Amino acid sequence: MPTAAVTPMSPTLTIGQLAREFDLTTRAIRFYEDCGLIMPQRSGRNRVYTLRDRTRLKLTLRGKRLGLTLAEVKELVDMYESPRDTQPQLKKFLVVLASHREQLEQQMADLHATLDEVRSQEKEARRLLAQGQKKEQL
Amino acid sequence: MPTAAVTPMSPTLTIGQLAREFDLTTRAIRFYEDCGLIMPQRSGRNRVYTLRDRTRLKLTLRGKRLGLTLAEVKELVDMYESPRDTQPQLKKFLVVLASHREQLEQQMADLHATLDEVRSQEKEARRLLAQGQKKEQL
DNA sequence: AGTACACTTTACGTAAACGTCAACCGAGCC
DNA sequence: GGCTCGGTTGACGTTTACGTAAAGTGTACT
Repeated sequence: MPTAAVTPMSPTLTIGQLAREFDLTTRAIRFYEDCGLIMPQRSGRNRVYTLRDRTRLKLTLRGKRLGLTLAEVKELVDMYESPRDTQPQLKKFLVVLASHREQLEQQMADLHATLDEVRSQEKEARRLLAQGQKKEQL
Repeated sequence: MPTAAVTPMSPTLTIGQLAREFDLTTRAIRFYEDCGLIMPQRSGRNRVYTLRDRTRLKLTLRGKRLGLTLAEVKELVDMYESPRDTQPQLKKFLVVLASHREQLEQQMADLHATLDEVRSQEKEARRLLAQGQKKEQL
């Protein structure tokens, strides 16, 4: 184990700890770093992750589950952390947010449609199953 | 143009029509066929798509928007059209449906979380924008 | 000193989902 | 006959998101 900073002060994490927590390989985490999604500090050669890094990783995984590419995730996460202290920046921010929300709402519609279908199929299957088991009893 | 069956009876489609309708390339549609997602009939060498094929294509695209791989989509679509006339088949069907639903519900949670965040960011940005514009008037 | 981990970099490999030619065929039009 | 338009089959190229060694470093145990 590398020199774990014994100070429990600001909780920092190793790459292995992160990997176990999120059920990833260390390779994946390093790859996210290559993509600019996380930029951990170093203790010598070793990576040191803060809670903020952990949050970005969590956001990354959530984005992935929603079908975003890593590049898209980066764009979003970066934007959330970008400066918004001038009027043009704010306006652009709002534009990007709106288009992002549009996509999410489309996805929400897809999701509802799919879930409805799955549920109705489950209902029908359960009905058939029960009916079949009644017959078996005869 | 290939010999368009003049019978408007059962509406059939060419690959180009499908491509325009869904804003895909014909290459993509043929690729979906390679993956076993659509299996159009032929008129000579030419592909002929029915409304059922069109439905499968629509389902495919919906699955893609939800972040599924084509293999996963195929598994699902095939299952929906598979025979379910025996008890074991019904039971397996229910198991697969349940796990599918679980994944969808996870995604629904992700989606809600993301949408909430987007909306609150929009609200905040609009607030800042309005505030800034007030200042400008002075 | 030896061994066992955990971490490091470099680099080649791979599966998925097409894009992008190339070369060809058949139908309709002038 | 020649041209264009849509369709056909290869076959190789590309991007994304890692997997998988290979070879080395540093710390800790025995």
